[in-house]
Amino acid sequence: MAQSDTVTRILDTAEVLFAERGFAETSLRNITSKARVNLAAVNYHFGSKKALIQAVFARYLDPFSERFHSALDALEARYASRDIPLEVLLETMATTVLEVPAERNSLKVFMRLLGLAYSQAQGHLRRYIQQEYGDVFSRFTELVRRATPDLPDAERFWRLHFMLGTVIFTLSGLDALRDIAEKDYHQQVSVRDLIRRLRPVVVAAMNAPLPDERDTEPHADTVAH
Amino acid sequence: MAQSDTVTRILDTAEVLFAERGFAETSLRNITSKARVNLAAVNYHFGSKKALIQAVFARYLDPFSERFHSALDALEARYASRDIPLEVLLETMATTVLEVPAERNSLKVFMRLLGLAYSQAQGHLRRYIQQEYGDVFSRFTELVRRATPDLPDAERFWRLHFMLGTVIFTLSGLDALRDIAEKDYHQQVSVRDLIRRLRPVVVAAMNAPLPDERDTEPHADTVAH
DNA sequence: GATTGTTTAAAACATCCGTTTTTATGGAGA
DNA sequence: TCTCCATAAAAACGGATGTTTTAAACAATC
Repeated sequence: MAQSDTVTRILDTAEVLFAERGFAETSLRNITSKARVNLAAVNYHFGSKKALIQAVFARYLDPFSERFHSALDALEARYASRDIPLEVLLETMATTVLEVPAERNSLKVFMRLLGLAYSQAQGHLRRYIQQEYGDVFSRFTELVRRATPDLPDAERFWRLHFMLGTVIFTLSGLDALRDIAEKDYHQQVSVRDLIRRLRPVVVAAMNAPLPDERDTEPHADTVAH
Repeated sequence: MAQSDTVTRILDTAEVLFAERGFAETSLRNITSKARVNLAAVNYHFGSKKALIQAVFARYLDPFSERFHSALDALEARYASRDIPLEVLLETMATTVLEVPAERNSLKVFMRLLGLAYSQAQGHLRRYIQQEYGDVFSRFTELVRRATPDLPDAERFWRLHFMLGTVIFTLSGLDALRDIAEKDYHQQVSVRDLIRRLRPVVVAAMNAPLPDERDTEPHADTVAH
């Protein structure tokens, strides 16, 4: 043991604490004391707190990126040069997202981290993810573009992010929502079950009619630009 | 002057800085120096940083809650005992949300604050908001229930939270998304514009067909519960 | 005009932070 | 066995944070 068991313990602890409280609210002392590791170990092994944060993401995103590329390769081969239907693309992404963290039972953590990557300031993180994994995302969105040729580019951009929000919000807050749902409607809710419910909603949202060109409400006051 | 001009200056500055960087990343010294006010003034007038945060929210949510109650009163009067259509309910909520901060040209700030309330840990904030403004939300969801009688309770519960996720994720990550959107499609994106795009998506999502009873994907592996 | 209560100003306080430095440890290679 | 070196542990550093204290300024009341 102990080769660099320390590194793993730090990563395991850090991802949980980050997911629970965010980056700024989680101190290195929180992490190292809970991981029962010396404080200096983080700077020794990772260099800085920023680098730790990036390493936490890399441990999920590296395998995800690899698997997703493979899955898209398989799809493109299967469909030759024909367009891949939107439902198939979404299904493939969902499957890949579910596969990656399954080994460590930490889908919730993974989702929560993804949400933080967007909502927390942390400019360095966005830059890092964009630079390191931007190409997988670009490849996916390009396929989505071909699958929805009638959608204006900007509209597709926003709808994809709307749906990203739906998924991340739901899965990252899963425990809380599950509690409420089971108390109010006493039914068991599995992740599989949620994905089943999500599918028609996401498809309908992506295929929603375009918004009115000039909109504006008559009875609303003027509003900041 | 200066009755308690200081209090107002603190609130005005704090809400902007909170919206830009989040709560933990904004220090009292940031606020007081930018507001050109003494450091101790925050603790003197508000008691603590937590109380300052709550006060910032109260200044938006108090008028929102009041207006939204009035708007729902008006709707219930107009529709007598007939059910209020879903579109009208959503439109009313959107309109009220847009109205409140209009006076101070700070719609973006309000939106970002709402996003932060969910995405940042800050347990005290969620508790405060739930306790202080929970009844308006309950009233709204009850009306939504009557507006969508064909939707099973559980399905409506999940779809409402799906849409909550869409809105909150979009608004709380607004700056990040806006950066990407403007770089890729160089178009200006206003909050008004976003709401216009959101409407058809939310309506379509709520009216999506029910998921298949027995679903299951053949090629997906088993997954953590 | 002295006195009172309220607000601002300046300084100090205790604590926590990320990081660096210093010292100890323990196992692999000569 | 001794040396070396990667790791671990302990301690300290410099700086920033929220809060409190102390003193001054101000306005209103008697």
